[in-house]
Amino acid sequence: METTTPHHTRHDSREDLLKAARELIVGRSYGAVGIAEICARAGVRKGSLYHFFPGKEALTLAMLDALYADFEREVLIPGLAGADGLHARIEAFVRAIHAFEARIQAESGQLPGCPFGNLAVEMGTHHPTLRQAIRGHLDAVTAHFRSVLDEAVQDGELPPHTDTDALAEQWLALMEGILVMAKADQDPATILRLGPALGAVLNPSPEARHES
Amino acid sequence: METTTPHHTRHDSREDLLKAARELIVGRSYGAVGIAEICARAGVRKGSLYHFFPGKEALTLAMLDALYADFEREVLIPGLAGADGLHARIEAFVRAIHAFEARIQAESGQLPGCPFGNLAVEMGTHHPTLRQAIRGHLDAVTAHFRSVLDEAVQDGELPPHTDTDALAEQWLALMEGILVMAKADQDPATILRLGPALGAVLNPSPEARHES
DNA sequence: ATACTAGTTGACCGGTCGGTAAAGTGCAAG
DNA sequence: CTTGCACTTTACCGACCGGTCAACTAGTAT
Repeated sequence: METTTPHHTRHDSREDLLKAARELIVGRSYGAVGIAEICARAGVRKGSLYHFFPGKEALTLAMLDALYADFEREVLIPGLAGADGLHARIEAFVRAIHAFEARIQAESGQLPGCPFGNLAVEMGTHHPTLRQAIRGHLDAVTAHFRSVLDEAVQDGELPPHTDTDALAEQWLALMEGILVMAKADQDPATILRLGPALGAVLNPSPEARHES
Repeated sequence: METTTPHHTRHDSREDLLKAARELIVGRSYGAVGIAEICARAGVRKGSLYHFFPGKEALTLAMLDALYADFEREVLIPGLAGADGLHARIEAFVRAIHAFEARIQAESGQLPGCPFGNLAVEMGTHHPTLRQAIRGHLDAVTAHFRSVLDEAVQDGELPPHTDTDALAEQWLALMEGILVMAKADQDPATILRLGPALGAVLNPSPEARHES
């Protein structure tokens, strides 16, 4: 054995920091949370944070990676793979998102919206590194949407020449917007009320012919 | 004459502060802009700011009011009243939003997204006063959307029993989401690419009959 | 035993945060 | 001329920001 588990069963400050950063930043925002507060919640001194991470940005980046991994495993995959039929899958996915938001609101008192969208909005204009990392996570979500849509095309639920790329992107945009509205309302019911619009964007447009 | 223009033609620090706050906060975020920077851009000393406004939050609130008034006058009304026909109006509105975002990006180097949605996302969970003010502005936008949809119902472009309230809300959510994505991309082309989805949500759903 | 190293600790840094207080300025009404 | 008021100016406040540092602790390998 080359490295027999760094020390033994470690108390793992690194993970505690990631967890604290997730809870605080997702529940509030990047700018509204200081590293002192993160350290306090993690039960770790500030110097230790800088042993594991070069700074606040890097900690946030790592937090987002872990958050996406959890989100994919706990919400995206089970929410989308659940039912048969495209519209049933949409319904299940909306309910999964609703449950996710409602649970966090119950735990922390705050409806967070989409953590990735939130950070993209807050940091998008003046923090390119974070912006591009978030862009990558959003692309990963889009890819999941597209594969669901591709399956629907193969099953004949959607026309053969459907632009699933475009539809997946529209789904993501709509989902982000729904979560912005839910956050502005601080009410998870908004997600259920607007969720069905995800199905509407799939409908064939009768303006195939347009005389201009 | 009771009050012959407070002093004479005033240099108007108040308006300079509102303008500076708008440019900076819209271009970055609430948390990333300090009052010192706002004062510097406005060419006003900090004490004067606190003569006109009780604090940063009140300044931001007043800035948002003025911003909404301008947005309604310059984008919302001309963008929605322009053309005949619902789909033409959608197209015109999307182009108006695109022009708005592209102009700000050209001026400041930053694509801001929706200033109201941005603030709702950033402050929604921990700043109820701002959140509710923003919620009011978003409702005002929804009302404009709904009146356009109501006209379309009257003109027979939409079925008589269309739930224009729900559709207007879906439009706003989608528009917010489109602007989140455009901000994540920092690319106004995203607005044009996703804009047509606004028309898609209007399409009649062929699942009017569902056997379950 | 010794040397090495991953991890921890607490004191400390300059800078900036939002906000305050008091003195001063200049116009206008009495 | 004087008082009052709207507004400006400057100096200042304590708190907090993200980040640094050197000393320390404790397991590990030799």
